[in-house]
Amino acid sequence: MALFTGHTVNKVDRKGRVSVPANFRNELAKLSFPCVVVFPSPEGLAALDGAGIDWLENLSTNFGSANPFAPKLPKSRMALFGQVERLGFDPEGRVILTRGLMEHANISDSAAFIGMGETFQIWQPEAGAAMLDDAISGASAEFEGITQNGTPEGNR
Amino acid sequence: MALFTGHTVNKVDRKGRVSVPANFRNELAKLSFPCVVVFPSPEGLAALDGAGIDWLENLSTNFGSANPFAPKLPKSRMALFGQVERLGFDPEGRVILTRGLMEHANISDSAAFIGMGETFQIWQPEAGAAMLDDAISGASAEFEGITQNGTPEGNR
DNA sequence: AGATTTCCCACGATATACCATGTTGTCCCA
DNA sequence: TGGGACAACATGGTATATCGTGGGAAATCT
Repeated sequence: MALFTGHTVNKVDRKGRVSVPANFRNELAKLSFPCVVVFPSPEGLAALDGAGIDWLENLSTNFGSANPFAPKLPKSRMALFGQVERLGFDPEGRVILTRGLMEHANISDSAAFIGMGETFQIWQPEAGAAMLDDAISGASAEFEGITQNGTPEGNR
Repeated sequence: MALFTGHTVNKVDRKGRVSVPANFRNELAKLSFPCVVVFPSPEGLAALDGAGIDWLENLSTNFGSANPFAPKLPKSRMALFGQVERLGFDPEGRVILTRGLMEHANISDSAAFIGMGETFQIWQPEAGAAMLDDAISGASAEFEGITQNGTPEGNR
């Protein structure tokens, strides 16, 4: 499974080209086809969600399209798949963000890639940094009452 | 499962390279991929938390499916994975701490590795020693009425 | 043809690999 | 049981490959 971690800011040139961070690219290279799946954040954020092709295929099967008369979440299906862009790499490991994607995230001359585990997000750098800060301060509240293993205990 | 124990201080050179203590490295070598997972302490301490790749993968699956319409704990997800760095070893068993990580823990020319069981922490040496002292004196209180012991110390 | 996209090359910055060395701990053997 | 040979570890410097970036040429579409 691909795991995206870390936080990187790369430039977007006049042609809309962005270098996908090397560690992300290495993860994507493991998959069945080398490309990036990008789409506007379904959470309504001014950000883009990204993942590998396997993630999209997996998601597609989970939508359960087997029975056409009992489609699951038809609107969600359209909303998601209708906006998904599959971007191929150029020989240098860059992708070209479409105009629509860039506008959605207010990206002009640089973009921040933020790892989210199985997926990642692409932000206008300042907005992304602000969101990350907010996430860090808000994470502990979200965690309350959950505590799975893996989180080191250090007391007071 | 990897078990990290003991307390070691190693130097950080001008490039940010640090030797991971040999006993930690041996633990990490058992895992599915040889690397160190490092991120700022989620508890707000001026320290870094470290673990092996298996720990991260396990955590990722615990976050549940990455359904973009019903994300579980989106903030925690971002706070964690956005700050996690996966550091690879050089042939001598060192890793390179990123500038951000070093700043978070006030590390400049040396770093203390402290075993925490399934994970470990990386501290600026004096701060780490102080924290360890505090932990030792506070641990007995923490243990009261809970369990019997069973952790021998052996290192160096 | 004009416009757009893809590929190819160039270059600085940086990370990674390659050596070289002092030091420490471990093991073996007399 | 002391000492010595040897292996493992920590650490520093240098060379090489990779990454991010920009510009321009070739291929493609309409």
